[in-house]
Amino acid sequence: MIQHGAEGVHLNQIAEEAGLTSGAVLYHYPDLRDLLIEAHHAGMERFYEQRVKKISGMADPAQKLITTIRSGLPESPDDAGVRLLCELGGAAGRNRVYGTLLTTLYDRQVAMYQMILEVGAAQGVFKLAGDSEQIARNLVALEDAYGYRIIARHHSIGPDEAVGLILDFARMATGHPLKETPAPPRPKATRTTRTTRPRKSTGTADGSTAQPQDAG
Amino acid sequence: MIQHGAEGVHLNQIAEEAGLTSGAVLYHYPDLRDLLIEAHHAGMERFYEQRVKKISGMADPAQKLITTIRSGLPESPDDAGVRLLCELGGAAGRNRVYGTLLTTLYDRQVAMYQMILEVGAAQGVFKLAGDSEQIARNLVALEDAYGYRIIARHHSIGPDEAVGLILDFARMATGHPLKETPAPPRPKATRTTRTTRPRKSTGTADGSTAQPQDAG
DNA sequence: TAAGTATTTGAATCACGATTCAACAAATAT
DNA sequence: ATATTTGTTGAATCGTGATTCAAATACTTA
Repeated sequence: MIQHGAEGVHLNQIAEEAGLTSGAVLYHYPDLRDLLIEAHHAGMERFYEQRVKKISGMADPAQKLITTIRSGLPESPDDAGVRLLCELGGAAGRNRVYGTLLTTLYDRQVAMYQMILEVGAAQGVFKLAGDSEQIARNLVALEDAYGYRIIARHHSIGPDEAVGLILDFARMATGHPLKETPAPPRPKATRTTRTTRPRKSTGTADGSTAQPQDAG
Repeated sequence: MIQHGAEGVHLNQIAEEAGLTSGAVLYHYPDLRDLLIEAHHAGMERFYEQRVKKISGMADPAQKLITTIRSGLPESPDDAGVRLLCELGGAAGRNRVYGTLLTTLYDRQVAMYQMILEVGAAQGVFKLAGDSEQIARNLVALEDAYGYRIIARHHSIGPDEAVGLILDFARMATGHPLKETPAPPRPKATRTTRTTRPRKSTGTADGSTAQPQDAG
């Protein structure tokens, strides 16, 4: 799906990816759509669980907030998880199931932020400039949107810039300075959790990505 | 594209939509992708121009801001223009041209907001709580994200709720009360520009929409 | 080990959509 | 009015990918 879009998935490719033949895939999923929905469901679950886990040990609400913001953004334009979510976004308008899936994820993320905000406010760390739900919704919205920008390879908005922009809002909303990089010791401006990252971005002449048969 | 996704477009449907046969379409666009790119380009241009035009006559920056926020959101989950933009969002990760197109639109919208903010600040109407570019970027980001939520038919976020949420942020950022519905008189909650709308939503067993072969 | 069940394969079939193209029609130039 | 170009059609062709299924293989249980 990442390679060819929600409507461009080909059974044979799925089979190959799974190390099987098309027949075997069909044996388990006579209707391909069920497979895709399950896959999406699982992917979203994983995405959400990862975020929760990342802040599970933390005590400081500010640190939690910062970490959560970062964990909602793609690590690079090639981040598979977020790529998939973006794909889903477009399809959600056409497909009710995808729409519901995405809506549910959104709501859960809002709840997650809301919890952080409320706890922070209760502890006196945050001075919320409005309803916690309103702030939480806007935080998730910002994450989403900058995810799209990063995936689309905006020249001046990468993961770090996006974090910065969202933090600008978060500061207004919580009245907390929210200093970045609180705990993990990092000598220079080196990024932490990041995979290989291609240095030259294998683009083709017509501007499409490496994968053949794109724009269609 | 709205019906079948960026990768699901079929030549014959395009032809039919245009009142032609496939051959005639191919005569003008031997490569379908060129047609799609041009179409997207034109659509985005139209979208942007409409927004600019809507505020062209206005004097009050606050009113401009409110109007612009509303004009960036879909009027309903069926809003064709925004549906298309959402579609593009997913494809942008795969296709550089779409990515660039979308990035350009984003930047132009940011500039548009920035202008409104700066003028408002210069006139003493707004007290900006930060860099105008930062605020503008977040405003566009929020628009984008709520556009997706509306398209995905979030049960509690419609156009009005989205405007409300974005305005909450805008108030923090401008220090202006930004009272809603300043000029246009609207009697009830009736939406304006809407096409036929199917009454029963011919959904299939799996929950996908009328169009066959959805989930890809 | 044997019988039974679950899974996988590979080849055959089927359906659909893109592509090609000769003939036709419309518009424009001479 | 005729010639030329521009645009359109409809049918024929071609290729791809989904679907089917009998046979082969792997796994389970008694």
